[in-house]
Amino acid sequence: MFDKKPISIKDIAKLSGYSIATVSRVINHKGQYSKETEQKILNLIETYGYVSNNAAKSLRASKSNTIGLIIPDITNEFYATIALHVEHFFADASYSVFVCNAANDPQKELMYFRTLDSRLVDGIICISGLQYFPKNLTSRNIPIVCIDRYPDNQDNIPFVASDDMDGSYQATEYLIQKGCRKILNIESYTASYDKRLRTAGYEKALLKYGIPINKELYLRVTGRDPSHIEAEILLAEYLQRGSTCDGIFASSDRAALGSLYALQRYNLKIPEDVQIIGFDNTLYTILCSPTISTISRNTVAMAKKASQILLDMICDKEPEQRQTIVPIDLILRQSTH
Amino acid sequence: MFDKKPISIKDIAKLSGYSIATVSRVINHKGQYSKETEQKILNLIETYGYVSNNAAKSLRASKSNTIGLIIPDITNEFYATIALHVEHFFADASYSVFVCNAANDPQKELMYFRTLDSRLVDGIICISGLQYFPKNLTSRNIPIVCIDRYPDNQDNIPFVASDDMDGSYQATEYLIQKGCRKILNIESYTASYDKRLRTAGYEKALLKYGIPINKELYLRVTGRDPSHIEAEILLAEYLQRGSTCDGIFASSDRAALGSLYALQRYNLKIPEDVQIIGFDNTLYTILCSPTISTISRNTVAMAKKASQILLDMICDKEPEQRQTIVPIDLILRQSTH
DNA sequence: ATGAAAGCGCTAACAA
DNA sequence: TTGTTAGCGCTTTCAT
Repeated sequence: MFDKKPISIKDIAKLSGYSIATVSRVINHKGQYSKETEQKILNLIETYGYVSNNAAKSLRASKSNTIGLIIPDITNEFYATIALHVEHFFADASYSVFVCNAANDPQKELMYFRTLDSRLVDGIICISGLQYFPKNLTSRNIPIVCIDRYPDNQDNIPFVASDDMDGSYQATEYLIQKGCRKILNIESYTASYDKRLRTAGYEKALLKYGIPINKELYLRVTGRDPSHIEAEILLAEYLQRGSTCDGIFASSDRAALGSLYALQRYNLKIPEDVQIIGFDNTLYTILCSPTISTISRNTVAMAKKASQILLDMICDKEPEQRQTIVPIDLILRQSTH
Repeated sequence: MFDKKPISIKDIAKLSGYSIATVSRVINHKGQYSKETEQKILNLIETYGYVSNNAAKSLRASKSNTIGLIIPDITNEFYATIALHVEHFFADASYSVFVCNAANDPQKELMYFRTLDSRLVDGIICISGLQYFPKNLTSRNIPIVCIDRYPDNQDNIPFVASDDMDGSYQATEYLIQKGCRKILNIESYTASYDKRLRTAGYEKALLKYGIPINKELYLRVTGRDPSHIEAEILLAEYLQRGSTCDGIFASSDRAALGSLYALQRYNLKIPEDVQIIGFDNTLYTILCSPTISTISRNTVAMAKKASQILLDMICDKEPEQRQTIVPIDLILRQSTH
């Protein structure tokens, strides 16, 4: 039913009366043929709807014009945005992208590396959940670029990340400048990855402005429940026991959102009583009311940069730098002055 | 730098002393060899990290074990969920998936069909933005399955969709049963696709319960602005001129969210004064406060069903049915009684 | 139980 | 300007 065999270069050659080689030249714009020949062949290609067979091409060239993208979860807005822009970038360069959802499962991720390897991908971009990259991750020496996370046992794989430390620093500094002195730090310690740098930036800002670090202001979201729920509960408990604050830095937008609800429950005005800044610039910071100030990680820039580095490596250009830290942006909305 | 040539079946043959044919048999578990031979060869494969070359395999078999997925926008939660489950399904069946973002651009989408064609994909799943499929969409007769949208000039391509008509019917019926008599219908008429069925279900429910259809209760979101903003403005204007309502059916969650904000601005209590039901069961219906009742389209079921149909077609089994309508679920949350 | 060889569609080196 | 041919890695048919 579906076995209509596609027309091949040989067929076009036969139909045109020219040889396979000439047809190939025309297809690939290699010159060495007359205008007339070109026209004839192109017409045939058009009318018969000839499409070249990439498997044969790949086999011949040992190059598939294909790359692999390994991400933890495509339904997460951050990763989806990465995927979108990696795909766009490579589509423009005539590459197709295999998208692989590792689902935070190291076994699955290793399996995907093998699959991509056997599919002769020319390169791999990964947001890896692997703590270590095994010695023979791929049988060929496939170029790899890491985004956001980095295995402990590698130091020559290019790495692109956002400046999270600076992000949390800027967020905290902004709160201080707007008068906050008792700033909650809502940390995210999810199973897959911790965000130590974000707490570090928070502390750096306090230090800079001479505000003592107070461990009672640290609330920790563990990832056991959806983080907006956990954050809401944690903050509600905090407020319940009579503790106060005038600013909140949350290292995820969902935690920021949860704290917003807790504040509203206790009739605290935002930003009059408490100002909030989140992290990631996800959709819900603009969908809620009031809208939430946040740190944008410049996902697009990260995706493009990683793609460019990978493409350079594929073309055998040494990447300029091993580490690329993409600057962040502080996005001001209604939850801050 | 990256040109380490991978070890081939020929190398394994040479190393083992056996012929290429025997090695191939072992690799593919075809039998016809002794336990001893098998062990020797498997050991070599293990130690040298041999991975088979899929381009050669594809060329030989005229089959790539690859499928293409064409979607409008991977950052949209609905499409991302489809992508996730299509990918999972096919990974289990040893297929890899090319994900293509058509970005609601018909030209781009056509280009992707060509690309997938030349990559010898064994099948394509698409949420197409094309009004018509051109005659020679693919040069081979590649199996195609459509999800959610369907071209006007086709009737033999299997199609999987959710029962949107029933969804809006159930939503409206529920509101009526909970006492609503003046139910707003917030329609979505975005550029890419209209949602006529959703209005049809709304009207069907009114009819069933003998409530006259009142065109003044129709608010139309055009897609010019983000739909939650547009909905908020539309409803605010509506309330401003003194009009009232006791229920809202919005054919998108974002529109539901926008109307929620408008109601809150006018100090209307939800669900006491006005009840709301949205459509799509997106993340923000549980992130907002109060949480919003909505229609779940069973995205996972749609993705799996479409994948199964495609796999059947690839394996030359006729799909049982041309049209699959996946039932929806009414999800009750705080915005309704 | 094992091997030799053809051929999938394509490109490029060499020939004319 | 055009053609002939080898060979990319693999599976499979036909011998042995």
